[in-house]
Amino acid sequence: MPHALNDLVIAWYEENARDLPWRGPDASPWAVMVSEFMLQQTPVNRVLPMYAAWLERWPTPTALADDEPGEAVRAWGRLGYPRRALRLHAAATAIRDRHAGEVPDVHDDLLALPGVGEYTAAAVASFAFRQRHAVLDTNVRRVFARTVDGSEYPPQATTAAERRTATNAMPVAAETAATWAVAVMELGALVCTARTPRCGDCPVSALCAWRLAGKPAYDGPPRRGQTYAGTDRQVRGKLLAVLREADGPVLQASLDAVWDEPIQRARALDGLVADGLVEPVADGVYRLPTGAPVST
DNA sequence: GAACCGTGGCG
DNA sequence: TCGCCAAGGTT
Repeated sequence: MPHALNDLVIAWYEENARDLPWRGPDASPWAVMVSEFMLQQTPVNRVLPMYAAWLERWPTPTALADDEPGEAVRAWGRLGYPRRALRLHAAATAIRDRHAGEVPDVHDDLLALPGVGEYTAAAVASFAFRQRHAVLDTNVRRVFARTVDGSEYPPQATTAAERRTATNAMPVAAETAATWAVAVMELGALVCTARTPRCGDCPVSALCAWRLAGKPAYDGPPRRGQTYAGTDRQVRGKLLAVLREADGPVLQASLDAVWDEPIQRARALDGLVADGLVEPVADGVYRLPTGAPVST
């Protein structure tokens, strides 16, 4: 969006921002990082209770790192993509061992942590440490696609052109840039939404390229569908749910009960073991990972 | 770069 | 109803 509109977006944010627990000066960098992991591909409303429980139980990276990775997987509950729990535990371990237990404030150090990619590194650096970074999540990318490019949706993968657009529009002062970043994201989440944008409530609609072009429909390649029923992902989810809800090790029979087809069931279980989400204890006995070397 | 990785709510 | 979508990352 044009630079001149940054003030409008920030003013809109001050007036309309949701009161989320990971925002504001009382949220530690660790709290911000936990929220960012949980929010990857997961709606805010489902994250809120898990976020509170996690921070109460593990208020610091070291607290989490000193616990078993399986406990992180268990406490992840039904947030989805449980590898995120494992990676958050691994990130906490790296922070404990390499950064003296403090979430690093250097972008490249953040990027080096497990489960932290381009978006999350920029988000933590910006939100927690008030630095100047282009924070390109799906909301921000959609806002720029519409206001600047005149397209309904951004490309599938983040492009250099998008990074250029965001960087060019970004306020120069770090503190302002940090507020602007979360403001644009919030605008995308609340007003410039994917399905039914509320252009009547948008502070920049007057100069939005997409609206001015008559809101042309998306005409790019089919957007990635996510079939689920009958896939390995569904089986993995069912298997892991059994492990999560059990107090200790689980017998093969309990796992076999969740899916009829034995080949796919075995493949899914093997995948979970390969991913480190499940640990074989003995023949036909499994449990959530302890973090200790597997005895053979 | 495409495919894969969970789960649930909403239009 | 059911396809689309949600603050992505890794291989």
